[in-house]
Amino acid sequence: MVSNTAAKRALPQRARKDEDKEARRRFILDEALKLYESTSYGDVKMADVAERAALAKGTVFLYFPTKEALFLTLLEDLLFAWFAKLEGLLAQDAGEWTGPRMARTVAESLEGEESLTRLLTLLQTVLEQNVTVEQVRRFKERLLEAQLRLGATVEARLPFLRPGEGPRFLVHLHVLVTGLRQMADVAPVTREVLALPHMAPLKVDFTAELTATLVILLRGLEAR
Amino acid sequence: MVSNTAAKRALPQRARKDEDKEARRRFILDEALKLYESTSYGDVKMADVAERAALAKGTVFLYFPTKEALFLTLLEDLLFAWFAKLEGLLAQDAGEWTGPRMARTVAESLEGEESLTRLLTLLQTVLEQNVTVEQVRRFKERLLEAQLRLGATVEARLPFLRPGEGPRFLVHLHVLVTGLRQMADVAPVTREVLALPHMAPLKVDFTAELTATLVILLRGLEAR
Amino acid sequence: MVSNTAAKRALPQRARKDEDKEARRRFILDEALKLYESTSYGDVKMADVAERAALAKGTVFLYFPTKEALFLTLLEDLLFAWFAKLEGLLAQDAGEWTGPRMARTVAESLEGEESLTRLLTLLQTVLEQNVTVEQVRRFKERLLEAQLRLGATVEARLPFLRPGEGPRFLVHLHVLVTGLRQMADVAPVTREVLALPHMAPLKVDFTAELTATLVILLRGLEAR
Amino acid sequence: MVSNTAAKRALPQRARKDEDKEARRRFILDEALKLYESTSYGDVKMADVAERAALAKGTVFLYFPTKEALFLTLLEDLLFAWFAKLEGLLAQDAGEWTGPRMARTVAESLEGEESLTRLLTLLQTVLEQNVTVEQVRRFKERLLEAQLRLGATVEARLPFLRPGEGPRFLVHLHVLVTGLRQMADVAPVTREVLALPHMAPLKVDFTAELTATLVILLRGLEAR
DNA sequence: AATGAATGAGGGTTCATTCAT
DNA sequence: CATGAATGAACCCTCATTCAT
Repeated sequence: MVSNTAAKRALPQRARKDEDKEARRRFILDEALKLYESTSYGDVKMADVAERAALAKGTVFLYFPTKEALFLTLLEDLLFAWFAKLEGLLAQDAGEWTGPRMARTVAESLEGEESLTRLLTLLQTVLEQNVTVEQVRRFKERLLEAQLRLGATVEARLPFLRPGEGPRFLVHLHVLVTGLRQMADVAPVTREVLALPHMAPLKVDFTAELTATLVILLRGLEAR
Repeated sequence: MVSNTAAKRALPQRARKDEDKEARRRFILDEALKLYESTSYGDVKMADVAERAALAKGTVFLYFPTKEALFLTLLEDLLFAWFAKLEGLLAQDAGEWTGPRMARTVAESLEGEESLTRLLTLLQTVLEQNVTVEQVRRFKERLLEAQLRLGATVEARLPFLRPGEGPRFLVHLHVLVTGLRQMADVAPVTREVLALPHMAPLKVDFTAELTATLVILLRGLEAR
Repeated sequence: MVSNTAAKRALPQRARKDEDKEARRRFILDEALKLYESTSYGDVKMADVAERAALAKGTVFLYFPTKEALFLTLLEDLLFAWFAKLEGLLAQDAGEWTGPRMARTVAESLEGEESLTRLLTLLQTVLEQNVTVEQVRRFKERLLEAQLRLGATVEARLPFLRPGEGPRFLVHLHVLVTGLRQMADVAPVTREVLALPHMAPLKVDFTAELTATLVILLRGLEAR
Repeated sequence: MVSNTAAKRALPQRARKDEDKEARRRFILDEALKLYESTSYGDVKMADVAERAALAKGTVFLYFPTKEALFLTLLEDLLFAWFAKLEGLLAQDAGEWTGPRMARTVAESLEGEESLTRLLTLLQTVLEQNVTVEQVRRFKERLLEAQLRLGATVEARLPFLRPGEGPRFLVHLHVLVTGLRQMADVAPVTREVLALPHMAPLKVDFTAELTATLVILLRGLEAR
């Protein structure tokens, strides 16, 4: 989660201390998230974010050099928060797990994370476009590390996985999430068309489909 | 393939016969495709398409009511052409196939189809946005039918598939293609970052990864 | 009225005889009028007129060189038809009239002539813009003549009018009609505003206001 | 008058104080007016206004949300300035006036106010189209109030007017101005036609005709 | 650090009219 | 005469970002 009680405390008009600056930064992210939840990336205007954060337009740019940078940071926050959450779920039971249980755990951990998965969809297409190498590098660096750590945990829970297949599984997961989220979020016109009874086979339910696919995938890894 | 020798024959200044109109239509699509191949959707301007097709700006709109309609049609053409191609590949050997062979065949049939896979990525996000219900409906109708037919062929080749798993497999394929294409096409900044040696695990090769994942997926289906 | 039973008879596909051409011409005008009645000048497209007349777009331009020419002709037809109607009304009773009676007769003769009065509003602003000198000349020539004739009749009915004041009265009438029609046809937003109770003084009822003003005007002429 | 010496003072690059913003606003209006004086509404592009005001295109939209809003404001300024001017003229001699004197005073006060009268012509047709209810409401509110106040003054000067006929007279004036301005501003082609000697009766001189009509109108009110 | 005024590039689409067929 | 495909000019407004204050 991005939100943070510190951010809710009244901030001084000018954030002089690093601590205040960090709080303001997080507050901006929170407001951006709220906006994003109810619309699309394109519909969230930087001016709206500023207004909701009770700041001037220019001030937002003191904290985030570009709109993409802001949302990449937001994605980062949400993503690593989710990593931690999943880590927690996997830590609860250090015993041996089955593929289906892992599939379910992972898929369900993504329920309610619509903002995260929607942002993931924009990652290479939009968010990494207008951003500094430094930010991308830091992001990828953290991603790599998380992938290794979390991958290791997954491997520990699923003994049939060979070394390196834990991280690999997470890549597959990323692919599936990106693809499924896009298929699940259809345009209004499309929704109308898919409402026709015989169109049912083209409808996609994000969590159900993700679970099912992960189950098969893990079974495929176990089978070998 | 969209391109078509008929389109290359000199067209009369005014396409009055249906045949000529169809040729011009395809010609416009061809030119749009060429433009799209070397840039992005956003960078292709309708004015450019018109210019390349040696037509006035307004003329393009005589054939396609909106930019999205044009590109959705293009995607449609490429997609169903690829369906036919795959159908052909699967027809060559009516015997029994293995999962890995199917995976390879499918993944390789998508090599060189970068425009198709990139457009697939825009399907719900962009192309189905500014388009009539009718066009979407016709598209989905055709898609449904192709999915069933091609799915049946896949089922026929892979005896371990249960009824309905052929079409299902194609949905998974769609998801994977969408997800992988997006991960494989990285922004310039990102390319730079991923060029660092230790970043290798984050790099994704479209065909290789697609093949590998399909292999696992099919093994998972067979294992049951 | 523009409409004409001859126009309703089925026309041959090609109008070769002058008679047929004239019928087709009137038919086009009729259809344009129907369209104009339910929308605004800007919203009537030449393509719509052609379609309603079951003709090709280009064909309409064989009969009217420009959109303005078409509507100027339409206005002409409606205007001179109304002149005739008014002439008729004034002819019914060749005795002496009062100002108020004249005012009422004139104003009421314009009820239901909304298309005419609305077009009158466009006369110099729009219709006389993209039209040949010849058409304008013919129009003004006819107008002049009608003004003199009808003006004479008015003078005959209202003995208190001095020579030349009949035509003059018609000019005033033209001015009032143009001004009032514009004030009476308010934009949707304005309608909303004028719906407020205290805004009543700003609301204008075309016929009522026209009658009242003409009464005063004629009294002013009589008073002298 | 819109122009204002304050606007001529050099403005800081950024108008931060309300006073400066108001000055810039007026400056934009002034430049729009100059443009409008030498062409037509349709020929004045927002881009031109910006250029003449030495501002970026977008900046103009910071001050006026739409082109219509800008010109409605311009009309408002001109109109209420004229109201004040007329009020002044009527105040100079608090004695008793005659109808003809009032007619002349009013008509002459409109000489040189061509922009005002031309804009008045566009009021309901164009200006009130793409504008918020709020702006229209404020405009009508002011109009109502001015009509009442100025109407009262008129009534005071012309004792033969009954209560309420002052404001009423102003409505008539509005109607006449709108109608006459339109008849007086003829298209080039029309001017050519009306130049023919025998066409003289169709020519309209704005001020002369307005005076004459007002004289008659007032005489009509007095006569009763 | 904060503000918010200023910037300015960017682009699909309509439709009266023309003209090849 | 009729057709209808082709033309192409014309244009307001948004909004991320900058920078004077």
